[in-house]
Amino acid sequence: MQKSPPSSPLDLSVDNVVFGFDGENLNVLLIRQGAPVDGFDESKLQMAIPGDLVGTDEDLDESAKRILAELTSLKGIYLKQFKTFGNPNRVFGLKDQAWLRVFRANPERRVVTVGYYSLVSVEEFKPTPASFASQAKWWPIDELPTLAFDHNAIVSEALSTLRSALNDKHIAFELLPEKFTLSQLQRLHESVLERPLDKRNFRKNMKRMESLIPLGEKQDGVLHKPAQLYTYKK
Amino acid sequence: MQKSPPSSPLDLSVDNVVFGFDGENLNVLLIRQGAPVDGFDESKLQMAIPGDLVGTDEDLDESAKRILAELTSLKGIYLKQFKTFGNPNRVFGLKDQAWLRVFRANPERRVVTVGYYSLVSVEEFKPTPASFASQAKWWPIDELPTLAFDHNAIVSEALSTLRSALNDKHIAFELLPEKFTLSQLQRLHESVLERPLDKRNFRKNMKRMESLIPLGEKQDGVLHKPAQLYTYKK
DNA sequence: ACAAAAGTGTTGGAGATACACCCATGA
DNA sequence: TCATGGGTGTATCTCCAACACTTTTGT
Repeated sequence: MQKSPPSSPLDLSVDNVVFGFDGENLNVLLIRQGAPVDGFDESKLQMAIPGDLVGTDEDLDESAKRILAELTSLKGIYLKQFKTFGNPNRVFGLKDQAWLRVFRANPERRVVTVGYYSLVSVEEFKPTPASFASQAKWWPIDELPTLAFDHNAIVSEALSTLRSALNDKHIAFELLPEKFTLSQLQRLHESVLERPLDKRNFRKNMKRMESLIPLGEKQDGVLHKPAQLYTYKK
Repeated sequence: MQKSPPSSPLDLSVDNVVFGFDGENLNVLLIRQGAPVDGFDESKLQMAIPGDLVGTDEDLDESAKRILAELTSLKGIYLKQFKTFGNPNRVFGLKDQAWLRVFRANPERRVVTVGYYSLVSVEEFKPTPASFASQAKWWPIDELPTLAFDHNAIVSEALSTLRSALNDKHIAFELLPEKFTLSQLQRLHESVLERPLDKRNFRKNMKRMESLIPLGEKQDGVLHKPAQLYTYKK
């Protein structure tokens, strides 16, 4: 073995698939890919999942957290690495050329990206108009537009990962508001798993986990029998 | 958003954790970290898992395959990405300085590595003295020396991944020779899971999977009742 | 009274666990 | 004949799936 040849430069990014549940459907948080800039045709701005280049001395998990916070003002949420995407041409599609040339210092450079997914409750995060996050918006997962780069593929891999994680872990609770009903929890599971679940069996299963805590309170303002509220304490 | 700052150069590598089962214990394939070179104190050569920098236009899976083949002559095996390691200082430990300066074109550069694991049968791969792989050697997983960089951590994460994969997939068969006995298969499961399994229950489970095929043959040359041989056909 | 979702138990089948003895071979 | 691992069956329990009606509230 001799010295490895000087490798050609390569950029590393992270991309975050942020799932949000609104009580009804599973959503993904999308941003406009870079804010409008003079001399750039805005129609060329695609939707994308929030991601950016990893900082010079930044650990990956750190970087994912920072970038998500910068682009969406989301903090302190469950964030998990699930797969690294390294197709040498993943950023070089025709649709992505214009953006790269405007927004990247080295548009010709290969970009490898580390995929993370995260989970929040739509209730607890409404994109705020005044910030960087002004462009962030929830999209129902089955109505996603064509996204920048290979982001559609990244989202669908994240979804499979989430689906299998849901079976043995308790991550679903990250997707709900602090107080929630069992029906909301069930609808969440159904959206993720894409199949209907039996109400009685579902409740049986949930109720025997100790981290699911019934509050004394009930829903109100609903036009039907008010449900018991629960919370989650790990 | 303005142009991202020119990011400082960064190298990308892949590292392969190759698990091998010898009928008794679970092993990991280690290599000497780079062949001896004039003017380099051989005592500075550490053991490492086989990995190297990703090629300029190479996809990650491809790269993992190529590098594994180059360093160990292993081809056509199960190879799966499991996690990317990006601690900014992961290659800058004291113990790794000397090697980096001799073998890497850019020893000061941060290296992010994509971890893969793979599975082979020790029976079917004995490192051959004549090749690049001359330095490759099996080590029992519970007696690993201190490895280069963060390779010990990479191995232990790979092991957890393997352990959970074993439950629902059929990957164990990659670790056995073409013909094997049920006891060997059981010992393999036990080494990976690190707990004893009941013989009758284990056999019941295995026998009802159709890809496990009993051959007409029996072991011989053993000093006990010879066992039925099986093979695996997916 | 009606509409809408909340809430509640039982049964049957499948799969997991626990457990102990006889068998075939080589030395 | 002895030592060594190979090979086999049954009973119990737990987990999962299927399934329909009554209750509480707001209008």
